[in-house]
Amino acid sequence: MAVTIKDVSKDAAVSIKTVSRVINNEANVAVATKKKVLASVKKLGFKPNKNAQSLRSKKSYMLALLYDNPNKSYLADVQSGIFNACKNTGYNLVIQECDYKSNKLKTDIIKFVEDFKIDGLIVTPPLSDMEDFLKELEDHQIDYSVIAPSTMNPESLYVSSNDYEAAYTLTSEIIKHGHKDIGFIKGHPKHSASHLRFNGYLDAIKNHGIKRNDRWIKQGNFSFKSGFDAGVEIFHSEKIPTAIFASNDSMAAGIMKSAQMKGMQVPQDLSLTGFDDSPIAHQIWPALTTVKQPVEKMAAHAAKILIAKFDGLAEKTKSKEFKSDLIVRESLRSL
Amino acid sequence: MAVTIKDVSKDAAVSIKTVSRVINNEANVAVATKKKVLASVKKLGFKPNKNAQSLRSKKSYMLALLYDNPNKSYLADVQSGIFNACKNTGYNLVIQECDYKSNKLKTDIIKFVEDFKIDGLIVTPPLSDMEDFLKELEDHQIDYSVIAPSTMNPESLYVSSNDYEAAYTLTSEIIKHGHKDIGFIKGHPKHSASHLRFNGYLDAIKNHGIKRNDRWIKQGNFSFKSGFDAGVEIFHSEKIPTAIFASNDSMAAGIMKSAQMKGMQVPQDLSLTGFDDSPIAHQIWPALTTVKQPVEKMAAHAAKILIAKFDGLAEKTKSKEFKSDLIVRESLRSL
DNA sequence: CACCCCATTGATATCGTTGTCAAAGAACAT
DNA sequence: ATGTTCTTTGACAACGATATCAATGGGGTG
Repeated sequence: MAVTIKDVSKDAAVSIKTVSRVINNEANVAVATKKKVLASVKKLGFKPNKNAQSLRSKKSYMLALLYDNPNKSYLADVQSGIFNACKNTGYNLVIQECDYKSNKLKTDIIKFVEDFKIDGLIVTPPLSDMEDFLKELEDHQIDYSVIAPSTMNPESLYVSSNDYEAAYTLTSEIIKHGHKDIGFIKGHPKHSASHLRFNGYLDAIKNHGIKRNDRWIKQGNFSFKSGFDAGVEIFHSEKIPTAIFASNDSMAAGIMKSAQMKGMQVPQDLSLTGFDDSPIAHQIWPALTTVKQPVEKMAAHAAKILIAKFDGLAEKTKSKEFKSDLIVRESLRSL
Repeated sequence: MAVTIKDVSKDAAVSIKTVSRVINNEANVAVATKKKVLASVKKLGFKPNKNAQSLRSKKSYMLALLYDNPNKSYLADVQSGIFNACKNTGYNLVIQECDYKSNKLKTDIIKFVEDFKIDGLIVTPPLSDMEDFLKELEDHQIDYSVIAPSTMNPESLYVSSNDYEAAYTLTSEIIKHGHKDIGFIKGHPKHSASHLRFNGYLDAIKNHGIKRNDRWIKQGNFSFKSGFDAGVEIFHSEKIPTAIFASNDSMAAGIMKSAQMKGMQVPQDLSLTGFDDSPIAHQIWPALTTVKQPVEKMAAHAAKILIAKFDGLAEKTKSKEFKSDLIVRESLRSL
């Protein structure tokens, strides 16, 4: 039989309520009492029964990760980060796949949160880009923190990345390599990252005096196939860019395939860059020059600020922006 | 305020115990009563409070997925399968990353199960290949089901794949394409899948009268780099095989890179096959001929048989072997 | 008709915590 | 010395289910 709060109270010669106060870090417990109780807790190896706690306090100690993203490696990294942040906090994670297109999304999620008494949500793109969805959560007083490229609401809990800046930097890097004819494959239009990356690209070429050529700018959706199709289109035209910036690695791989099928060599005949540093980026040849976001750290932070809100912890755990790194590999060459 | 069992009992004009009987499908409830109660349950939208149930019944309604596998897409598929199986069963999943090399593994996991009162474990390779680990679980009366290539213990709950057969088939396919000089890259030695795939290969070439050439057989560990290194070694030798069977897709991609760096074209100069049909298999060019296991279905089944054991459900939900499919793509050509 | 048995049902205790509220005592002001 | 306030503590109810065990009543048997 497991040790209960009663055993501790007996051992420490105090009431169970006092033990409860100690383990919940409540105020107004004499230092000596607290010490005594903690000693007993340790001695007996007491662990509060989560179900009893939840039942009584109406808290579940459960966070839920909301996602609708086919990128498995992204999902795995996010999870991993959250798990690390939850470790030793008493919080646990459940994962909930969503369909951002569903018109039942809002009601489904609210039902989910209520049914499972989820304490808080961690919301990832593209759900984190849907303002009305977030609004709905707030209306229902559901706590959440978002992982998103941009910060729409500085009041809310968020972890953001610097997609615009990173795209600007990467584009500048391409230009530094002597390229002037630079194509761009846009990401999924529902992801704010897509627009930020595109804007970073646009501003970079503009500031370097390069004119935008819309025949080399194609709409993709982050999938391998959309990259492949975009590549086919571009390589079909008369004049071909010397470099292409794909908004993620999968699309870059797709373009690489379409280029190679046309008999072009990367990077000799075409320079290529991706974004995200997903596993494929270094598993194809030539390996992709790309941008790496600290996804795992970001996710961990998203969990931390949420937990901090619940437990009223450290003031310093605040929303924040993370910086991405440029990863230079073989797919970009100097002209 | 949420609907409780009390509300239902009032509405149906029965005792709470009777409601409890109905929602737990206990025997000895009159049909009319059952109907009445179910009507009230539906009408009020009653959902049993999991914490109360767990507290009283000492069950957590939690399964845990144990894994130690860097393959993110495998993990994602396994998870997805389990989630589907859990849907509407009242069970939930928590995920626990492990370190199969740790000597604290056993005690850590047992502590984890006891702390969180996990009802059952789903164990994936390579943990599912560690007999002493499984033995320990049994000694502690911890329920589990394993996802494993081979079945070591037909008594336990398991979901297996036909790795030997699939490797045999794939090798035969390579031979049918006219290849006689066929290299092989072994997988991680701690995974039983590695040995099964290797044996399938060995038996296939043997039965087709092909002699084993150990200079073309290299040890890998399922990583991209190990494939790359093996490729470098093989291509360094004087005589080069016309085809290489890599024990998974990542290693095949590594070999492809090493081949391309040597100026060889796949499949013109070298045929190549992988295993697993992970995303990379179709995102590189040429796309890999490989073997696809129904990972998601397997994982779902593993969860189902575990849940069936707890809830004493359908007799037909039994341990079983799943078949893999050969996926023919561009990386294998006829000589 | 008396008896027993078995299927069905309910009253109440219980799981292990936290919430409520009141009591006891210390500290301070008057 | 007395009243007031604040800190510290504990007794007991409550959360929402399941477990125990006894009560009820219909059906079969001798």
